[in-house]
Amino acid sequence: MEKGWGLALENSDRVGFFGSKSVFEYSQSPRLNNRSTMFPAAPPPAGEHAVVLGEVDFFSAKKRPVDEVKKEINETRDLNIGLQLVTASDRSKVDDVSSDAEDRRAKIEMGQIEVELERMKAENQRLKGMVTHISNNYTTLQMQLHRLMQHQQNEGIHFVSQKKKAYMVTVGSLYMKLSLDIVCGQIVERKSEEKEENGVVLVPRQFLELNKQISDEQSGSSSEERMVSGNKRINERDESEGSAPNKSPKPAPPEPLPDATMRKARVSVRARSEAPMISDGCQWRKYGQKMAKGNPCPRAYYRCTMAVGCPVRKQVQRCAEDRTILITTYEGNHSHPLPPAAMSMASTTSSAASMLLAGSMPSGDGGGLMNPSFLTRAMLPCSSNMATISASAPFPTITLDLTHSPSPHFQLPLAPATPPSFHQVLGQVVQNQSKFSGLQMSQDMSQLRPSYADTLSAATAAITSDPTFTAALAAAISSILGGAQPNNDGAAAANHNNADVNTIDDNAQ
DNA sequence: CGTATTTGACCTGCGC
DNA sequence: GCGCAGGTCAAATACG
Repeated sequence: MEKGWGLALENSDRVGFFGSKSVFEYSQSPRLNNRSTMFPAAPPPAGEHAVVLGEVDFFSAKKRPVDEVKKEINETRDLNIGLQLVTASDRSKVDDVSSDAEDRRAKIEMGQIEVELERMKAENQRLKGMVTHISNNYTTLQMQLHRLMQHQQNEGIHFVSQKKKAYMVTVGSLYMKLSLDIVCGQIVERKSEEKEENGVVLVPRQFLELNKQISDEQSGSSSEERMVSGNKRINERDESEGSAPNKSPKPAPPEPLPDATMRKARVSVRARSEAPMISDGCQWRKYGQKMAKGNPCPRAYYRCTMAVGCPVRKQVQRCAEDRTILITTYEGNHSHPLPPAAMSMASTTSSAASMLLAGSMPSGDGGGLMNPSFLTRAMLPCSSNMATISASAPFPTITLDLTHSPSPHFQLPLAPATPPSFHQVLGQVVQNQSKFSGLQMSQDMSQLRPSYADTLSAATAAITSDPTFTAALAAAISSILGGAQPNNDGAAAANHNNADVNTIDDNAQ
C-alpha cells in the first residue's frame, strides 16, 4: 500500500498529495456531487504555502472525505516527517520536499541503525573487557608457572642411593625413582656389567615387554627369561593374531603389542577416603573379591558397565598400613562415550597407556629413548610422592598419590570422606611436567657417574621435546577444561609415611 | 522379578 | 611338578 506525503494549503480546505513521482491535489469537487477526487495539483493562490503535514495512505485517501484525510494527516504530524514550508507554486520546491521527506525517512531508519550500532558497540566493549580479563588471568598464571619452574631449578637434583630395580634421586625435597637400566641399549649394557658385580637383575619385566628390541640384545640372560615368562599371558591372548610362541630362542618380533600394552597399562590412585569407592563418574559392577597377601583388607574387582563389552576394570583396596587410604587401580580404555565427570579419569588412563605405548615404539636413536622409564622420570621428578611408575607390579602402573601435599602452591584441603578430583590430580601432573621441563642439573650431578648424568640429561631433553607426551598432556588438559566440573576437594594436607609397595617412599627407605 | 553383590571354584602365571 | 597368589567366572544370595 503506497503512502504519500500529505500536503495542506494554509488557509485552505484543499489537501494535496505527492508521492515519489507525481503531485496531486485532492479535494471535493462540486462538479462531481462533492465526491472526493484526485487531480493534478494546481498552483496554490499567490502567497499560500504547501505544508507537508504527515503520512497518509495515498490511494485510500482519495476515496474519503477531505476532512477525514486532513484529520489523519494531522494525526501523523508527530511522526515529524514534514513541516517544511514550501511554495506550492514552485513545483521544484515540492519535488525537493518529496526528496527531503525521503531523506528524512532514510534518516529515521539510519537513526534506528545507529541505535542498534551503539548497542552493538556497547556489547563489543563488554566482550573486550572479558577478553582482557581472561588474558590478564592467563598472564598471571603463566608468571606463577614460570616462578615455580625457577624455584624448582634452584632446588637441583641429588643422587641418593641405588636400589635393586631403580635409582633413588631427590629433586629438591622430593624423591624420584629412575629406572636407568632401560633407558637405552648402552645403559642396558652397563647394567649387564653391573650385574656381574652386584648380582642383581635390574630390568623390570613389564618394561622389557615394552622394549623387546633392547631385551633381544640380552639373549640368554635371566632378564629375558623373565620377560618371556611375563609375556606368556599376553601372547596366549594374542595367539589368534599369530604372535610368536613363548620361550622361543628366536628373537621376538620387533613390533610392539599395542593392544596388550594398552590393556595392561594401569593407573593407580591413592586417596584418603572413608567411602568404599571413590566416585569417578563411571558405573561399575563388582565381579570379584579376593584377600591379597600381606593385606588384611580384601581387594575388590570391578568392571565398567556403562557399555556392553567395555574392557575397563578397576581394583579397589585399602592400604594395609593406613586403612584410611583407598587404592584404586584402573586398567584399560573405555569403548564408549563418557560423561563429563568421567572424562578426566579416562583421559588419565588413556594418556598413561599412550605414553607407555610410546615407550615400546622402536626408536631410530639406537635404543628407544622414549621408553616407559622416561615416563617414570616425567611423572616422578618433582613429585615422586605424587606420581610414580611401579617397577615391581606385574604391569606398568602409574601411581598417583593424593595422600601427600606435594606443593604449597597447589595444596588443597581434603575432607576425609571425599577423594580429590582428577582435575586436581591432572593439574598436579601438568605442574610437575612444567617443573621438570625447566629442570637443570645441579653441581651434585657432576658427582654422579657419567652414565647417570647423561641419562638424566637425555631424559630431560626427551621429555621436553617428546610429542607423544605433549599429546597425552594435551589430552589431559583438554579433558580438564572440557569436562571439568567444579570440585573443591583436594589432596590431603598431612604428610603420610607411604608404605604401599608401589610407591616411592617405601622403596626409598 | 530383575539387578547387584557375594563367594567359592577355577584358571593362569610364576617361583621354587 | 607343585604350591602359591592374582585374577576371573558363575551360581547362590541379597536387595529394591
